[in-house]
Amino acid sequence: MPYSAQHKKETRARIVQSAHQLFNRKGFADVSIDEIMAEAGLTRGGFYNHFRAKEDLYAETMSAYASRRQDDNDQLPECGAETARRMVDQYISSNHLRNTDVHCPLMALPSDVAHAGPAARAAYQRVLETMVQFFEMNLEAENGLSARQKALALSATCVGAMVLARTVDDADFSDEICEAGAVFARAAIGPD
Amino acid sequence: MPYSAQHKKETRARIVQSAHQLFNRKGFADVSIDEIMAEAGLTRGGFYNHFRAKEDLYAETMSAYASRRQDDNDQLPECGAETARRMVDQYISSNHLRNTDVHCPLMALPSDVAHAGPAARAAYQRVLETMVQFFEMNLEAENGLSARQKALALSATCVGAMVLARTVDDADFSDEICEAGAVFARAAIGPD
DNA sequence: TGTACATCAGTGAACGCGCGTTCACTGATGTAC
DNA sequence: TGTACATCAGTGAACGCGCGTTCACTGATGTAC
Repeated sequence: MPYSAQHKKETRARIVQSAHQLFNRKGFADVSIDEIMAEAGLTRGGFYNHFRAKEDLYAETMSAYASRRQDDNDQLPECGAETARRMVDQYISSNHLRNTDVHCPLMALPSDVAHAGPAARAAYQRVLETMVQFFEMNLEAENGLSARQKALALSATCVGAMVLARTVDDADFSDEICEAGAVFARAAIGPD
Repeated sequence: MPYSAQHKKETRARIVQSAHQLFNRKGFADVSIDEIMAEAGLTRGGFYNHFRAKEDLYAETMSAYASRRQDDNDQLPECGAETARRMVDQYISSNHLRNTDVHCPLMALPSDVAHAGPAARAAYQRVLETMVQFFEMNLEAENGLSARQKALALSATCVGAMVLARTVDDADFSDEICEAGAVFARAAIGPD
């Protein structure tokens, strides 16, 4: 039994990580399997020892991200409004905006996912649900909006602000969008 | 001088419209020039009588949308909060969600645009600026948020809600996102 | 401990398809007379 | 009004490239003895 199962698992993880970064940077269609494998220190052919097709890898990157997010979430205690505000500040930030490699797929890949297969779509939904749950458990109902509704809308604001900021060329305009989105979302979360 | 200039202009417009619909439906990479031309009732080769390259057409569809939007906007009087709320209701709606052909490019194509050339990006920004201006002139500063900041954040909420609703498979979840986004945005606009 | 062997992760050449683009052409249309 | 002509929008075959996928192979590694 040559090469441990561990070895294969690690290689696979390296491919997934490389793919995640490249898809974020250039989108699904503009990344070749050659590139992904090269970034992982491997060559073309080996890809099919790990995945059945490019599309499968795509779903896998999304799904890996979803699981990581879910785990982070499970470890966090419910802390209320301050925690929700911290999330907003992290999500809508120049730091998140400029660090393409760790972009949340909700903002990085929406139009790709919209045209991808069911597995990728399901994983995307899982990421979103995790985000919504996070907000929901740290918020309270108010003004005819349930905690869940606020959580959904705040998720939309976070993702929308980042999608717009990323797509726009002008850096000042990007920053203005982030700033406005963050101030607005913090205000909507309200006091503790 | 065979064929009037008018004839050529109309054909060109038909290609742009066909492209707009197809890009919305399937994204930039998944639409072929054959498809676009067929949808416009033409054949492959003629494409290059009108555009230098596929990417140019992409920028053109975005730019055409931007101009249309700008014109609509210029004709509207400033009417205050009620007008802003009407905009929200139109933008974040199942109607807009399900009618792919008329999707606003801000929500339909963000990840494509992010990887496209400068012309497409500039046009995308123009569409966004038009939307922001529309909100801004119908809103007032409040709670430490300038009218412009509110306008930017509301645009983010609108686009974010639609991006998420569109990407998610589950129709109930989609509707829930739209509903929450709309209620939230209307509340943020405040009373007249 | 050392050696022969079996496994299978990884290699890289080759295949084949799809699609953007080119190009020689055709034929519909407006103009000149 | 009718006819010959010139233009150029539109046609469709062909080209060529890139990339996803396949496949015969190689060689690193763990196991058996």
